Amino acid sequence: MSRADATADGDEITLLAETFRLLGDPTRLRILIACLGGPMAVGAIAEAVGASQTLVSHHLRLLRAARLVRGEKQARHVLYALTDAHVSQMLRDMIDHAREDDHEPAAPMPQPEGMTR
Amino acid sequence: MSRADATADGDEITLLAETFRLLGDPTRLRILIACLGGPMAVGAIAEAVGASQTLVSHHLRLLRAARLVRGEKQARHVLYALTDAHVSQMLRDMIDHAREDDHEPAAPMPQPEGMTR
DNA sequence: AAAATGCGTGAACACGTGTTCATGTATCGA
DNA sequence: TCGATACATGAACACGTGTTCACGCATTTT
Repeated sequence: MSRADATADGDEITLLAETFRLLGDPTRLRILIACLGGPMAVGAIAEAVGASQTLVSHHLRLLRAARLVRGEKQARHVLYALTDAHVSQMLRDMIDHAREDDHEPAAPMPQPEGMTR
Repeated sequence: MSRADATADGDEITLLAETFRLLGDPTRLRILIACLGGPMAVGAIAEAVGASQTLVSHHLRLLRAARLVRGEKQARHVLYALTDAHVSQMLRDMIDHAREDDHEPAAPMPQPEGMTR
């Protein structure tokens, strides 16, 4: 029925873009990648990504709102983890993708003309 | 050796974030999704996504620089298409992901306490 | 040649947004 | 109780960035 017809409507695109936008910040990306190793406390994340704890807290709020991470209070700490396997899976995929992309496919196609700028 | 250890270094993260950032703009996302159906001319894309041709051209330049799309000059038109199957595959995945995410998992886990804000 | 079409480029502006500073609120230890 | 730790929050600022406007360059058509 409504199977992926490749044409997402307005609301879907907005939602998608918002998710991508959050992933588009280096600090947030580092935070998420740090969480790939398992639940972490805010302070630990801050130290791991080399950012102030305040900053990490701010970003975590956004990531929480987008359901990319989930925080669980444990004793004095709040442990954050990726919401589901979907997120972590996609992160790993993109990391791999970026890595092979880094190998420069040896420009298999010389831009038409005057396109390379 | 350098197997995906989940911890991407600085440069990789910067590259990744940059890619995500480009995907994080609704207009660019629409452009890419429009290209999912096959190569399209700039004017056609502009009409499809409801944006000025100038704007689309600007975005296409960025998407080209990130190797997300590729332009091929054909007669008077320049046909743009997604660079490789990797990109299109990931786009489709994310669209699907966003769709099921939209179904609201019925809050399977009541936030610890005072986290929901 | 002249006009029209298709596309790219540069400058300029308005706005969003990432970051920091300062402060507030629980929770744990002495 | 007092202090310290761990985290969240609000205000304010600086900067990047998406968009538009105006223009330039090829190519095609008449």
